[in-house]
Amino acid sequence: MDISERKQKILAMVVEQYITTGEPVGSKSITVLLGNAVSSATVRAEMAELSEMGFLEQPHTSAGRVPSQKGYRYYVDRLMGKYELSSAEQHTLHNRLRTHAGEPEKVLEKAGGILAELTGCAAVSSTPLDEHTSIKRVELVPMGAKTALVVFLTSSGVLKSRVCRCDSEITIEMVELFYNIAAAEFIEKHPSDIHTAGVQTIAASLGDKALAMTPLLVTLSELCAAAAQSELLLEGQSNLLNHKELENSAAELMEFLKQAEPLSRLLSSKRDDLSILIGKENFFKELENSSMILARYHIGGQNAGSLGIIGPTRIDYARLIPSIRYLSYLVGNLLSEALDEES
Amino acid sequence: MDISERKQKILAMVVEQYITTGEPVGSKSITVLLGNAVSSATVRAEMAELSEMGFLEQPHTSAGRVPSQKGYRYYVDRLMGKYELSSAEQHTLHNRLRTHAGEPEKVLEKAGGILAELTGCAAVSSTPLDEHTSIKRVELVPMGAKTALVVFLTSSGVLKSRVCRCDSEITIEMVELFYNIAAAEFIEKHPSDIHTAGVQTIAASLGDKALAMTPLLVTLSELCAAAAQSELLLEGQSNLLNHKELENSAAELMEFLKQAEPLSRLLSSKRDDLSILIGKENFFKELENSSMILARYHIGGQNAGSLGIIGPTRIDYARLIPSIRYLSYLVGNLLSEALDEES
DNA sequence: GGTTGGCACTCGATACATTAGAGTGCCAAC
DNA sequence: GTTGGCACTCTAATGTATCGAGTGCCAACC
Repeated sequence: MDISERKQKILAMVVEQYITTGEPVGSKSITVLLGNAVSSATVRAEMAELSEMGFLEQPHTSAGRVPSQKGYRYYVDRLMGKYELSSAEQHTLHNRLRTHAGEPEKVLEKAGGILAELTGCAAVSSTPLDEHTSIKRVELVPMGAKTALVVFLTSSGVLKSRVCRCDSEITIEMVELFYNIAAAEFIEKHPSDIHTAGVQTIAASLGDKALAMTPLLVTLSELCAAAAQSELLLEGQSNLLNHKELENSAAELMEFLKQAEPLSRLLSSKRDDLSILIGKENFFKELENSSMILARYHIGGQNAGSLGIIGPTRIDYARLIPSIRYLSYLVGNLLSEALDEES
Repeated sequence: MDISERKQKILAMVVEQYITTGEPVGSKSITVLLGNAVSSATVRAEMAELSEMGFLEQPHTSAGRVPSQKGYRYYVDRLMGKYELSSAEQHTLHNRLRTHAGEPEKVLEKAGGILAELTGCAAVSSTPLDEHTSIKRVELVPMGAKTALVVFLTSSGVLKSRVCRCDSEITIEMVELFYNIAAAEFIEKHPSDIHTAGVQTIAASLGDKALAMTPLLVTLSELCAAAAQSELLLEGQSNLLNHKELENSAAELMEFLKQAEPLSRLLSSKRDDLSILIGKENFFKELENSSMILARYHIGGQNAGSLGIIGPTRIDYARLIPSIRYLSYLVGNLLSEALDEES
C-alpha cells in the first residue's frame, strides 16, 4: 500500500486537523495548511482518491473528509510524529506517582487517575501477575473462636485476605497444621497451580482432622484462585461522556467496562509492549467505535500487567502515546523497587 | 401543614403517576384515577391550591403538574405506602449476597451491585468503621533485604498493607523491636488515636535505633491514618445515564461521586438508620437534582457504615426503600457473622 | 499529464411559520 | 362546593425556505 508523498501529507493533515477540531476537514483548509502551494481542486482530487483507497470517509456527500479506521491505522503506523516527553513533564509524572509508592494497587490507581486526567479518556490498568509469581506467605489470624482471617501474599506484592468461618472451634493444633500444610503445599507455588482437586486430596490425607480443616483449606484455595487472575482497575470513566462521538454509546461502553472479564482477556492477550487498537481492531463490538492504547509494565524484567486508555477513535495518538508509555515505565519501576528487585 | 384528605390523595396520585411515567400529570388523568367521582375542574382547583402551597410545580403554564421537592418530602413522610419485601425476595437477596461472605469489601461491593441493578441508580457503600474499632494485629513480612510489607488488621475485619522500603537492611532485632512497639503502642487502640506526633515521640525514644526504625513506624502510622477513615465503594454509576432528568448533570454528578471526600462526609454525617435526602436537602449543589436513600448497617449492634443509592429525585421511593433497608440488614448480618460477634 | 478556476449540485443546519393538542385558569350556573 | 364551558397558553411536531460549506466534474491551461 504505497501512497504518494503528497497524499501522505494530506492524510496526516486531515487526521491531525480532525483530531483537534472534531469537524470534517474540507479541501480548503488543507490547501491553506499546504501554504496555498496547490489549489483546492487539486487537493479535492487527491482526497477523492484517498477516499477511494479507503483512508478517508465522508459523513455525507457534501461534507468534508474524516479519517477512516484504516486512515487512522496508516497515520499511527507511518505518519505520526514521534514525540518524547520533556524531562520536566517526566519529572512531574514521577513526583505525582511517587507519593503512592508502597501499595501496588494504589500506584496503579493513581497512574490510572493521572492517565485519565491527562488524556481525557477512561484509564484501565491490570494488577501485576506473571508466570513467575509465587505464593510468598500465608497467615492465619484468629479473630473469634470459630473464625479466622486467612491472609495471602504473593511475590509480586499482592495481598489478599478472607474471613473463614469454621464449624468448630479453631484449636492451636489446627493452626499449626494449617501452617505446615501451607508451607508444604502452597508456598513458592504459582497460585494457578493450586486446584480444587489438589486441595481435596490434601484434605483427604488428614484423616480425622479433615472435616475441621476443610473450611480453612477451601478458603485458602479460593484466595489462590482469586490471586491467579489479575484484577482490573478503572479510572475516569466519566471522561467518556465528554466525547460527543461517544454520546450514544457511552452508557453501553461503561456497562461493558464494568464487567471486567472480557476486558481483562483483552489486556492480557496483547503481546507487544505497546498496543494500539483502533475501532473494529478491538475484539468486542462494544468497542468498535473506540480506540485503546495499552502499554505493558514490567517488574524485574518480567511482563507483569498493562496500563492504558480507552477513548473514541478520535484521540491525539501522537501526544498520548508517549505519556502512556512513560507512565507504564514508571509504574514498573515503582513496583519493582518495592519488591527489591531493581538490582 | 395540614392538607385535606382529598388533597393528600391527589398529591399521592400525582407523585406516583409522575414516578411511573415521567410525564407531568394533568387533571384529567387524576380524575380517572379517582374513578370519575369528581370532575376535572374540581381536581384542577385542588391542584392549583397544592401548587400554591408549594407541593406541586408546573414546568410551564400549560403543562401538567410535577411534584416539587416539598411534595416528594410530604409524600415520603406521610403518604407513601409501607411495603415489605416478600420472603421470596428476601431469600433471593440473601442467597445472592451470601456467596461473597468472608470478604467485607466484596460483600459491600456485591451489595452495591445488587442495589444498583435493583434500583437503576448508582449505589454507594462505606466500609465498616466505628468508634469501637481497634487495631487487632500488626505484621511485618520481609520481602527483600531492605523492604518489608507492613500488614494491619482491624477488629472490624479491614485489612490493609503497605510496602515499606528502608534505607538499611532489616535485621531480626528490628523486626522484634517493631513487634514490641506495635504491641505496646498500637494494638487495641483506635486507628485515629495514632498521631504523627505520637509516632515521632516513639521514634525519639529508640535512641540509636530511631533512624532505622522510622520508615517502618511511619508506614504503620500511615496505615492507621488510612484505616481511620472508611472507604467508599461505588457501583452502577452508568445507571445514572439512563435517567433523562439527569442527562445534563450526569457527567458532573459522576465527577462529584468520584472525589470520595465530600460524599464520605455525607455518609457518615447522617444519624438515622434510614435517611432520605431529596434534592436540595443534600448538602452539595452537585446533588441538588438528586435524591439519596441511605441505610446504616450494624456490626455487633454498633453503627458501622452505610449503604444506599443516588439517583434522580424522581425515583420509586416506596418500592426501593424496603430493598435498601433489607440489604443493609443483610450486610450487617454477614459482616457480624464473619467477626463472630453475632451472639 | 498534472493543475486550475468555474460551476452546478448535494445536503445538513438554521430559522421561521403553522398547526395540533394537552392542559390550565376562570366563571357563571347548578 | 361542584361543574361544564370556554378562552388562553405553551410545547412539540411538522413543513418550508434559505444559507453555505463542500463536493464532483469539466474544460482550459501550462
